[in-house]
Amino acid sequence: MTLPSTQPRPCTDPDCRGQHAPAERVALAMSLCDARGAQLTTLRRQVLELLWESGRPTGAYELIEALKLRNSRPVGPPTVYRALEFLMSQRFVLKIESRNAYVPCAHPERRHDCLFFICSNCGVSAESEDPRVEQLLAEDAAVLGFRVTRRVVEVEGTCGSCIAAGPA
Amino acid sequence: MTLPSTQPRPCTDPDCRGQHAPAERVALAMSLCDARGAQLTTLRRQVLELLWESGRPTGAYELIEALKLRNSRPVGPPTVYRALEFLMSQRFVLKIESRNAYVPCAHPERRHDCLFFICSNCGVSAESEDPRVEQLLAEDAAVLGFRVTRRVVEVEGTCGSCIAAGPA
DNA sequence: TCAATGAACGAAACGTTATAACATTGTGAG
DNA sequence: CTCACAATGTTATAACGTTTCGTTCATTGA
Repeated sequence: MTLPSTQPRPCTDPDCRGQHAPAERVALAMSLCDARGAQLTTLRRQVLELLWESGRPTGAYELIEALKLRNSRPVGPPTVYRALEFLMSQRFVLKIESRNAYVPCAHPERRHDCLFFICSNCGVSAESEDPRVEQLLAEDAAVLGFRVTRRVVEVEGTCGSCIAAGPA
Repeated sequence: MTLPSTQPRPCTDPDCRGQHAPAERVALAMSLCDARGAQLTTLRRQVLELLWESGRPTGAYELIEALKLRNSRPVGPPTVYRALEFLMSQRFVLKIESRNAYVPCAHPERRHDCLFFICSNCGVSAESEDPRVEQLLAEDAAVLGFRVTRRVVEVEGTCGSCIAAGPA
């Protein structure tokens, strides 16, 4: 599981949310692309950086705005959607379907199914995983004779910080 | 749990998908509205009927088209979205987030959390539920200090019929 | 009876999210 | 060099959803 020490060290702790700098995240993506023969181009890297810097699910058109600021030359929707498509195909980025927004994946080095806890109040999402949920969904699918290709599990509510902060 | 016998009898079998006629479904919604003091107006009823007749997740603009055919007088997007909002507030209809489409709920009389199995090939969705999944998600949320208001669980793949039909 | 009220609907315009279709650029292999 | 292919640029449009304001219509209470 451990990568050579010359490469950025991926976090193997499922609870490490937010403890790594964006640059470190991008470096990991870069090394994974090398290993996979995929190209993390400037644009794709910028989109991934922006997602890590954002800290919350970010829409495609927000990314377009951010890229305009960063690049002077504006990019169109298809360009950003293509970058997102690439990043999702490499599992560096996931889409929050209930928000039409995109988040970077904390553990691209490890194939897994994510679940998301999304705070309606502050907008932050927490990536998590639970193999037991996957197991149950697999069982339920088997009962139906259903072959699974993708899972969307999104839990909406109020995060701990917002509960603590707000009196409501 | 059982409603008076003068009212349409809801199906208590979680596996009863597709065994009841749209009219029967709508009648149940009507009686629930009576009991709740809510109004199932003509428009709202038509939207619910169309969703039951459709047999698969249906987009708002498809509903607009269908209503145009049925009514001669066309309805605008806000009208349909308002009807959908009402139907969702009464738990007669649920949204499939990964499709931006809407499905009627098979068991509006019983408060529950649904999960959906959606076939990428034929587009049909199957409503299901699994209290064990709910339990696990509740546990995971509790660990994070997260207060849950809503759950989205959508499993995409290939349904049994399509696996049997197609050689691929 | 007849305003006053409030819920539901109609209609025009607009905002947001995503893709189609086609042109251009850039880069490595032979 | 140039072919081939991957990536990006450009324009337009499709698909999904909301804002705003006006109208209808049933209820209700002086």
